[in-house]
Amino acid sequence: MRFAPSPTGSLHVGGARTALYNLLFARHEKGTFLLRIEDTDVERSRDELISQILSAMEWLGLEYDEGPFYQSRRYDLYREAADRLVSEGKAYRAFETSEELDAQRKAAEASGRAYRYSGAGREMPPDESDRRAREGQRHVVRLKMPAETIVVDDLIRGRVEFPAEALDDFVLVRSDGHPLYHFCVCVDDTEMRITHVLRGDDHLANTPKHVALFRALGAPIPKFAHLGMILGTDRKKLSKRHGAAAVEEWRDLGILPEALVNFLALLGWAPGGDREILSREEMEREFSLDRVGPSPSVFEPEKLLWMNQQYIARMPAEEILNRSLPFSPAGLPEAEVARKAVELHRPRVRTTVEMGRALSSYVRDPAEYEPEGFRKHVKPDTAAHLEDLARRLEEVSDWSAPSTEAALRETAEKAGISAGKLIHPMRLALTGTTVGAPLFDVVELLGKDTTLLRLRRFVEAARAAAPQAPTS
RNA sequence: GGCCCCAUCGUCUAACGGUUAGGACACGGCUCUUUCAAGGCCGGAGCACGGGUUCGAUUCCCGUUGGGGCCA
Repeated sequence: MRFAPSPTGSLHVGGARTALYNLLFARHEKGTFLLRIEDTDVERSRDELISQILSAMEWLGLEYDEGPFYQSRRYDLYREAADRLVSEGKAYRAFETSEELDAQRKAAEASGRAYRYSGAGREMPPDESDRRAREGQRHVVRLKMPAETIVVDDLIRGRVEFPAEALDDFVLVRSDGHPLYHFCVCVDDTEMRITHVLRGDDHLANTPKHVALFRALGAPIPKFAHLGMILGTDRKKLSKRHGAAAVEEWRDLGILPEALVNFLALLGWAPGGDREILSREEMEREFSLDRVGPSPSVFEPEKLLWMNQQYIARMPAEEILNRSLPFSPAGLPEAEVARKAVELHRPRVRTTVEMGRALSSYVRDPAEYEPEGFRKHVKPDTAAHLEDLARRLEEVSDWSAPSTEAALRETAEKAGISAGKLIHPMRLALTGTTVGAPLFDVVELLGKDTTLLRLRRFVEAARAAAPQAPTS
């Protein structure tokens, strides 16, 4: 098996799924999986994209047994193969200029026929062809397509037929000597002894070309399996326009590689039963093309987020901490607090970005108070009540969730107000928001000093916002 | 334009001629609760359409429609 991306963009989720399925199939069948970089398109290929693709694959845990191989370093191989096909009469040189071809195309259009290359070069006697080549006349090399229907037995779609009329003698080597995509693919697949080509649906229509090429090369024809495309929520082929289409974007959004892999595995493949969360080992053990569907599927970020949350829910605290560290701008609180904070926030975050932010809040005071919540929960007498509360909390010696809660409820009762009148503004004081983990758990983790500090800072802010409210 | 592929809840999917069409995400409700989640329970939601084949079609065949891809 092989995964063969072109470094003309970063690895996107469609490519990642293709790579994953290749890997799963290879592992299941005890085969070999290799990586080949198809960088023959010199205008569009970029080196930094190659390293991005490699690191994205590594991040996802898509390890390959061989490679990466680079097509740009294999030109000799393609040149030899092209020469051989020409000398065997399976391909031929074509000397038409692009002006001549344009004219032919226009004429075909004008007469309302579909354009096909005339195949004029086919009939040229070999010695004339050789002579003109020796004289340095510009020419391309074209494959002699057979005049028969080409049948592809796709492992996912079954039998697909391509009538000969739809295929003309396509170009293998450009007039500047540059070998073209389909040609390199087949030469490499042959040389690398690929037995199963598992790739996106967008290549199905290219497959008859490949079959013809394999035959011309005298090579065994691999088995083909074409996956349905991955679509955006607008049902168009997934691309940058759809927001996060690249693997690294999901990484930066705080998605775990395990979750993304799991999600992609299920985009087209259905293991038996109602299982949704599968380990790599289970996937490798159970993957089968029989259970891969032919239809395209829409990439639904909501479900990926849910799956990520499932992985966060199951992961050891220590591990979550490690994964969230890059997203915690203020660093981590001390170990014991950090571990407890993970447990506290685990059920209410969906990404490691959110976890990182939550962890940061134990280290860094809130930069601002959510304005709407401030308006809602800060009344003229709030500052005074919170000040009473701070004084009362000062006296708490065994700082814990229950003891601080008792202190708060006592303060509220004395003041003749409901506990909520203190709880809500206090959450705002400590976290800057009106929603989040249970208040007294936060209080306990924050510790006495930080709690009182943030509370008093908030009292000042509340006073500043309502200076006209005198309270006794 | 030519050729090719695809079609079950909004989305991912199960079903391999006979099922009250199952599960998951999302959505709604209830529960828990100081807030928000998570969890538990409940609910609404689908076989694109038209012809065949068959005792019987979501399932097989053909067409229509819709979507997608490749080539130019």
